[in-house]
Amino acid sequence: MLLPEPLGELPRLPRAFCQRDTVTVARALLGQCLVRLLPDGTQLAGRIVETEAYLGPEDRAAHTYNNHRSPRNDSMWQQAGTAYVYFTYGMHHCMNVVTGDEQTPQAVLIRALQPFYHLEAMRLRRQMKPGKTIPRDTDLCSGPAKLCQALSIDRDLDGTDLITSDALRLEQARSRALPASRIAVGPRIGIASSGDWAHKPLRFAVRNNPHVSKPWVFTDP
DNA sequence: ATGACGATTTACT
DNA sequence: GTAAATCGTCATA
Repeated sequence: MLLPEPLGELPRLPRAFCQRDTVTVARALLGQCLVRLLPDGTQLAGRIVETEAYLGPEDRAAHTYNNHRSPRNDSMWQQAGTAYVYFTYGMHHCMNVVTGDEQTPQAVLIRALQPFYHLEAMRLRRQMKPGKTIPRDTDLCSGPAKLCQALSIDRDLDGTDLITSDALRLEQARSRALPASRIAVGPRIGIASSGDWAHKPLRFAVRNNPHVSKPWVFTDP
């Protein structure tokens, strides 16, 4: 079960956790905690319930396809455990965990969280446009840009070391790793123009979790 | 200098 | 389901 974790008592994830191959990390991140410490001392946290693997130069859907490197995605070449935060569609931020060996630009996109700490603080940040409808709990962090808005994650945090920093960090869930039978697998979202890579089973989520970003398309029966 | 394009979200028909 | 919002980034000139 995905029970809320008490805040401030969890150990950090070790760097070796992120140094494994990207698909392994994408699966293992399910259930782990993402914690954000704001400059004013506010803490926000959620458990990761949905991820996608982006496999670097070979992966047509990845920002690092064909070794494309630019100021925007340079943090993808940092050591495993670094945050890659990018800006897109003129208004949204999305966050990744850099994985694998240094010099291999691969990462895991965090697509959804089950928020468990300071829901109301998150709701405020998700509601800033006047007249906007109040998000339900399951809409607070149910998408890669939604969770960044809820946790105030933007380009300033690009390149943050998620293993050692306080502002944005990964903490280890108390519960044991999810068995494969509890992980749903499917094709990635929003990359329809990426040829064969659009169909590969590189999206992972906690099975039946209501905080997931979009209805599930199973590759597993 | 200019133009096309998003690893999305939201509101509306 | 479809469409608008909205602008940093990058390729081309």
